[in-house]
Amino acid sequence: MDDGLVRSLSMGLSQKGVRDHNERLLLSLLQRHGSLPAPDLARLSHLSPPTISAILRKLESDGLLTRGDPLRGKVGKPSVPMMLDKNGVYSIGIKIGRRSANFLLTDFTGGIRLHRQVTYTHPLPREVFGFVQAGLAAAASDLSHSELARICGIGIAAPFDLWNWHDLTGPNAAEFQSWKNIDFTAEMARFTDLPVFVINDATAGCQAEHLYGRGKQFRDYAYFFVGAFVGGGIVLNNAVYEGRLGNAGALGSLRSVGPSGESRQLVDTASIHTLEARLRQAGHNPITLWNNPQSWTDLADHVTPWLDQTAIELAKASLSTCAVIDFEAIIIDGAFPPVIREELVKKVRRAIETEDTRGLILPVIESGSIGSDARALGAACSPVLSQFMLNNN
Amino acid sequence: MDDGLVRSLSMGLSQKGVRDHNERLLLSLLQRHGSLPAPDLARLSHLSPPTISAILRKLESDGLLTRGDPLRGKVGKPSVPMMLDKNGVYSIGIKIGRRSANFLLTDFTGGIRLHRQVTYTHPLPREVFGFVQAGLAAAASDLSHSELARICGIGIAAPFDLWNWHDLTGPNAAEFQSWKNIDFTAEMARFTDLPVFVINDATAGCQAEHLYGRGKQFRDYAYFFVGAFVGGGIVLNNAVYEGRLGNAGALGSLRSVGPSGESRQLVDTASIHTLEARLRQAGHNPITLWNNPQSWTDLADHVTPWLDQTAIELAKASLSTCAVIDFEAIIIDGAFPPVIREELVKKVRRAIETEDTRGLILPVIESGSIGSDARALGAACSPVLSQFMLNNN
DNA sequence: CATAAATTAATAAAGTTAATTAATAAATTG
DNA sequence: CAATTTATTAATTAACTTTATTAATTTATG
Repeated sequence: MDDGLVRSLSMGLSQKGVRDHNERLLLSLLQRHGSLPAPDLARLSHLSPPTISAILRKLESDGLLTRGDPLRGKVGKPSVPMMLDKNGVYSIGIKIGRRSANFLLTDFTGGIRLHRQVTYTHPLPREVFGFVQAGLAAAASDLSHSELARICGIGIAAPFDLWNWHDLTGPNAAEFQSWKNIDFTAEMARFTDLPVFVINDATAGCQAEHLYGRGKQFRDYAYFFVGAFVGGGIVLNNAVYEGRLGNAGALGSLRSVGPSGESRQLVDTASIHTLEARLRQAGHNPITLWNNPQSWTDLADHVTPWLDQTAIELAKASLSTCAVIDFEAIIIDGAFPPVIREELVKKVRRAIETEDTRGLILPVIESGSIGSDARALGAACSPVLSQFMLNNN
Repeated sequence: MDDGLVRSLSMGLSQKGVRDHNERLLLSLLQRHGSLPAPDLARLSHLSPPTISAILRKLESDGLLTRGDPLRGKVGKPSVPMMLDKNGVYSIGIKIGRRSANFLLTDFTGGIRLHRQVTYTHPLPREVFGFVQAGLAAAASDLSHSELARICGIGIAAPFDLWNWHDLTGPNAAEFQSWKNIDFTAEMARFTDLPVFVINDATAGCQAEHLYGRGKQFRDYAYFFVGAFVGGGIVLNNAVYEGRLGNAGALGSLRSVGPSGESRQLVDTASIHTLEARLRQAGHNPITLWNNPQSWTDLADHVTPWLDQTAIELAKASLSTCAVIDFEAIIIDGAFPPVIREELVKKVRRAIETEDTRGLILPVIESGSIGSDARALGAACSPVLSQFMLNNN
């Protein structure tokens, strides 16, 4: 591809830019549709068959595409479906969370080739970067030399204020606070030359859902990820919108109302940490939530009321987002078992019917399909998107 | 320009599309900066001087641009600033509101060439379209034949649910309700061949502020227009974002909390109609608000508490929007005198400091600069944008 | 004060890229 | 075998870039 300069619409176009655009367009269409023959690509892109033919040949020779088996049964010459070459591009996705960090090596179709995880009570910079470095070493020994060269970058998903919202005291408190002054990109540059992309964790989850999950179905939607702290992402015009400073979809900061009418934020009323608090109060150890999916059903007595509250808050929050953007859908995912997710979605659907919806176009409420891995997987998308795909924003 | 097909990024590009894009880019840059010499255009667009030269000559011969006086005083050959030709394109903007309708004929630089208004207690389709038709006749007699041919379309700004929120009873109630089934575009086609664009009224206001007011300064912002009912608009990437169904920025539907803790919407707590209610209760005739700007200061006893309440609600609403999109700014305008607007903005700035802003990047609060005319003026922008400008969404 | 030098702007000519259209070949089905 | 669809090649066209030239100034110098 090219130097990536001609990406914004507020720039002049020339031939080189045109070809780059069209290559990205075809790759994006194939990413989205999975597999398409040339004539379909021509129709979808409004480009002529010879142009498609030429671009496909080029991308194939670059190792980005493979041709499938000719499709017979229809009249005429059989068409050859083209698809992304799984091994055409690799990417690394890292999630740094409040309870665990993940390291992913993904292929061009979003398949996970390597997965490493570490859990902790709180993340400390030295440990986390050590974990990352070990992951890179593992990836290096896992791939051949030529495969290694196809790693296109590293995406890092993290909350924007990792150092906030943590009642940490004691010897590690100071080191924990040092996150505040850490520049991820600079830190990574100390042991890798790969380009590094930093993205909000929930926005990364949204990106994964958008490329590999239910998100494809919708043009515009808001995505809630219920983790230790709830967060969100935004999709506009079939593309994740990160915002000017990457803080779009900070849905955890949506206003909420506390039990006695005081002003709160969604993060206080619809996060897993509030369930943790409920459990601690009842004498249970909340860590089982993160280690044992079964525990969610075992603890139904505590989980159900938490789900009820969370659903009401998410319903209100969903409508708030729809007043800003007329979203077609709301997608809800989280760091909980799929059964819990489905239950939550059902409760949100019910809760939304009791709200005042004058002047709004109601969104459909859908569940996400990826779960906890979404954030690291989405992080791995950033380098791929920036180098090979069209990003409509 | 061309058929307008190649507008979306999700379409293939070819040469014709490139030239169209670059022409629109230069027109947009000139719209935004007012007047620029060719070398500046080359720098901003990253196109080469010869390309700029060729495009400028073409646009000038089309009557869309004029060259200003050569700029001397610097070393070297003096540069010739280029600017939009005021008389290159005309457009018609119509606002249909709950208290009045406006008809505007604008030139290419947003100047108002003709302005007609009608006021009413409630809009009825027959009367409104009669008013529009009379406006078109007036425009036709005001312009020469060649000028007439330069009218590029009609924009209509209206609330999306004109028929809602109106406690109308009596003989006209049925006719008023008929708005619900009226298709503006079809209705207009009965007496004009010009292309018709329908846009939400507050979003239109936002568009006007964006092109001709303070909006230029910001990349992303939310715009509140406090009219009989409060509404809003959204700007992303330097372009008004109308949304999939044109209902983005439905800020009047943001959740608000009533005096006794019950759930309300912003439209109930921060609109001029709530001030009207206050005045009626105090025995005043609220119609003076719409006819006499002076009345706002005369009625300060009622206006001030309303401003206080409205400011608190707008502050909360502003933060809600910033949780969805990390807006750089909030712009506030309305159908009130400039003094009132400035006072409101100050109060909002103060109110925002008392809110919980964890996880948010605080926007600056600015006042709009156009006032009541914003909606009709913004409506007139739609045809112009669609035919001559770049629209980054 | 006149002239030369330097700078900036605008345009022209030539060359390059990547699209389109038209023509042709290839592979199937019915 | 005829019709149809797919894929490719060849020729043409559009629109850009680069390089070079001319024009209009301001600044410096004798």
